[in-house]
Amino acid sequence: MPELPEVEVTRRALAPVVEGRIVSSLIVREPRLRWPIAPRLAATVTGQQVRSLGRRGKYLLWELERGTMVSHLGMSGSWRVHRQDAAPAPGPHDHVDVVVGEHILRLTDPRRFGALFWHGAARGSIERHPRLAKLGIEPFDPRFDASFLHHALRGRRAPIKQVLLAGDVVVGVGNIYASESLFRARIHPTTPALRLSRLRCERLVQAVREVLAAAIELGGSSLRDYVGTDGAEGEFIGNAKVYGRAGEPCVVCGRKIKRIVQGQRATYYCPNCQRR
DNA sequence: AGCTGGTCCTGATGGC
DNA sequence: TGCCATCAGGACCAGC
Repeated sequence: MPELPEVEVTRRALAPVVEGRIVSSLIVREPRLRWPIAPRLAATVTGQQVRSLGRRGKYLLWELERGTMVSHLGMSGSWRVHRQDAAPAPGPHDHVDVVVGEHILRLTDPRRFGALFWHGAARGSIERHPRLAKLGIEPFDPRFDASFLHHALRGRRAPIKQVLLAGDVVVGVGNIYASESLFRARIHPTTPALRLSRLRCERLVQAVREVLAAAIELGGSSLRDYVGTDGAEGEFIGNAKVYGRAGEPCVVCGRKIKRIVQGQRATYYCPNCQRR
């Protein structure tokens, strides 16, 4: 599920529920996520006020008084909101509850690739945390432009699709949106990254921004029962131009969309519209 | 059985 | 040659 748009949709939904409220408790039912949840996390965050809810790449940043609680949704995670007096019994994949104000925020993650950890303010900016330190630029940062991208791709011989996915150049572009962005930019996914001209970098920058922005507007991709009972289901997948459409006609030229595998992940593209 | 939205780690590769 | 960034592959899980 979660690429940048899904995390941003989550952030926007959770922010009004948690900002300014006190964490009254944190209940861990299953600490074995990607990394074990530290036993003392609950004691650390309990009693602290949530100053704001931020995002860096696909990481959700819970800015508390004495540091940052960081959550990541991995491949299959989601946060759901329940009123404290109306929360259903937790299911087998409901690993964590954060009780904040009148609500319970419940982290559900069947595949357990998600994460939840603490970064104390005394250790400096969250940006310097090892898990976040090597992240690329935010796609909506005005400094992300053709020159930046062209420069960043120097020395990268890997296919552009895989460089986008790696997240050390620009963050937030996961498997679905990498295919969609390259289609919009009319760039073939196997093109060695360093071979992209400045003009094509310009197109790619714009395409990444447009695709991510559209996905955020549509509530992300296939996020059923996403945030609380009134949470919207994502609509983006129905708007995908190439992702999951192998064999179907290209919406631009009518040629059949192709599916290939790059780094064990599926890539979709139009062999006519997208050139190396 | 084989596919699925992410990321980290290891060991190999190859340019300077 | 040696260093070091980059790259490829496997690993982690459960559900459809």
